[in-house]
Amino acid sequence: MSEDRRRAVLHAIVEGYVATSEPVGSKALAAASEMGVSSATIRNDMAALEEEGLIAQPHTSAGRIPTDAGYRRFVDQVASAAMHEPHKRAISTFLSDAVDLNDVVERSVRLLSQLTRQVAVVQYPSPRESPVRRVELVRIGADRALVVVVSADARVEQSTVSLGRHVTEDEFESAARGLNEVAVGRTPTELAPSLATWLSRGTHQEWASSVADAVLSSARGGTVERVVFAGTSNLARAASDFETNAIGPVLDALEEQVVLLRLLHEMAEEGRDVSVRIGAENGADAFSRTSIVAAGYGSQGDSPSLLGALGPTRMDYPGTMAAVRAVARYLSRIVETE
Amino acid sequence: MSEDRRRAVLHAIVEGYVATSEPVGSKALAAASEMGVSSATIRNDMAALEEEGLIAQPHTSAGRIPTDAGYRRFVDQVASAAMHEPHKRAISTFLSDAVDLNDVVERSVRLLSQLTRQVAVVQYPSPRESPVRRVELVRIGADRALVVVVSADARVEQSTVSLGRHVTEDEFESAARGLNEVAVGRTPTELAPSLATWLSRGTHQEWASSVADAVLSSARGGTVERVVFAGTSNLARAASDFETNAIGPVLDALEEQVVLLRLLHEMAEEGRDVSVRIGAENGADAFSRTSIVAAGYGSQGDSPSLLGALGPTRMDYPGTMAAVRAVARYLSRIVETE
DNA sequence: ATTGGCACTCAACGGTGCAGAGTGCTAATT
DNA sequence: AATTAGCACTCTGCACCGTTGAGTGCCAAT
Repeated sequence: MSEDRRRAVLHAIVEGYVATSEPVGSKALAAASEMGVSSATIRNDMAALEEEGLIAQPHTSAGRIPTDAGYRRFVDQVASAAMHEPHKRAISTFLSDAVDLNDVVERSVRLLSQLTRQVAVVQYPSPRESPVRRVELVRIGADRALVVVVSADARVEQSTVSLGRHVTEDEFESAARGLNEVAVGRTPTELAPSLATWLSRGTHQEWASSVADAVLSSARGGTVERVVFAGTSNLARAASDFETNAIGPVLDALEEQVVLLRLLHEMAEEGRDVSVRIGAENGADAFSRTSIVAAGYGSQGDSPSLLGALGPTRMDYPGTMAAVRAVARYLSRIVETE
Repeated sequence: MSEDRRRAVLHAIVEGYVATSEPVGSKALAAASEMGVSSATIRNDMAALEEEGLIAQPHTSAGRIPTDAGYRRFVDQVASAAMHEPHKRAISTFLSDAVDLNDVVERSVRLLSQLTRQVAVVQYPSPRESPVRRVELVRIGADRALVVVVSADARVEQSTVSLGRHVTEDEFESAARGLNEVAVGRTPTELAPSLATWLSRGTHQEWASSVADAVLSSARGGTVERVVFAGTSNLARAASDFETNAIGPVLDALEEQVVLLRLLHEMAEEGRDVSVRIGAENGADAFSRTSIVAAGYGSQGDSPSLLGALGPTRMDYPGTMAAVRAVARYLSRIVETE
């Protein structure tokens, strides 16, 4: 039965369809590919593959195109390609020129979108457990305050709190001094009990406790999880793949971020080197015709941040996987030595 | 000759085409609109308008559509519509719930994209001349430092500088103390000379001068000008207006930001309440089929920040102008009282 | 200045008829 | 048992074609 040839046929169909975006037929496949069998044999194999649900034909008397399941099988069987050497060098130099965490993320997402010719997404690195370097309190308006926390790993987080009642200048100043004494040099986990004791002793009002909360959550890295993306125009380029202009919902979902974040979290839990979600696999309606290739970066410990590429299911999986892996690897290196 | 009727015909053509996205013909126009003249008369007027270059026909024996110049004439002659009362209330409540400058901008851009059903862009408010509240220096790595400047108007700016050579802990600490003494309480314009004298006296090395530069530019509000945008899916919805999928370049230009920023600057200089750029008027190739409706907000003095809506030239100008003006007005109020 | 009338143009639409690619099936071959 | 050649069949895509109808420009009449 030649299980091997069937696999080769599937791969050829995927590659052909990705390259030309047209259904591939048995005759063309027999001629082009070097597997020394006739088109009739290939037809038989195709019938079997269709039976398995791996390929389908858009209409009778057309060639076959891969189904989501077909892409999945293909991805599971193919190792991600190697990066070209010049590409590797480009990544390394391009990223190491960054001056700033924001800059690193920005550059990464652009780079990835260019390498993959897809929409690239990069999640901001999850902050590490890093001691507080300084706490700054600034009044704004009559009853609000700005809380700025600088961490030793060069992170600056800010938030505003409402004081609730009028606070005198003296109270405010003394709270700022006290907070610095208590917080500086402590990591977020050490910080919680220290703040509690600071609140309990002394004559602090309820406003002090909301300020303390703000300090703690800022030290932890803020509550907001963000992703940035680039290369949305690549979606437009591939718009012909989405039949009736389904690109609108995709753009919406990207802007919303919430669906995307959920997906990235799910993929992070798979814990593989590079994980791939194909079409309907990722559950969200908006992304039901797109695939996502993602990899974790940063602390290879508990909770890595993610980055990835998103495009039509008809994408160059090996190439995209290689690019995603490469960028993730370089980004890890930078984030960790920072 | 009835100049008035010609104007009415132009307006009817613009409104009809915007509503239906189909060329409007003389007969339909004579029937629908209440101007009590026959189609032949309208045909004569149309011929005159075409002579003036205000309308055109996609092909012989089709109705007329407005040219860029036609839209321009229309916009110049029509006052922007009034906002619906419920809309006004929605704007006010939606924006006043914001907790943070970032939040305000974020909310504004979403709101504007929903109101206009176009792509909305909001430029970050240009910082006001506000005294420095605190300067923070943090070392990162062996020879780099993070500079954080907190201004009295609740702005936090950060940047990193490379020190160039190894700096001892003592030198670093003393520089930090010195900088705070010199900078705190001074506005950016006062700051420049103070920093200069600080550098000249004492035994400061060349690294101190790059740190001082960083402090100054941070106090001025950072060098980066940013715009955020939302509602890109509205572009996709209107994709039928762009003949051969010209939405890709538009998305690219939005991400690049630089072209958009240049346009916004130019529009700011016109200094009108609400300014409109139509199609080819805005020079950039990518935007040659789109119009931009923009208004300034914030300090009505020297350099206002801008916000606006971007969409196909075939857009509802009065409605868009009304929405842009309304959001700009509310946003001004919030930014100024902050 | 306006209008009715008329000839003309041209996109859009539906029908019709190939050409070609691709398939499934069966019978022959190895 | 697997492979292949051959054949009938089914579609889509394309070109061609006449018809329809909306819309125009122009001219003479009001």
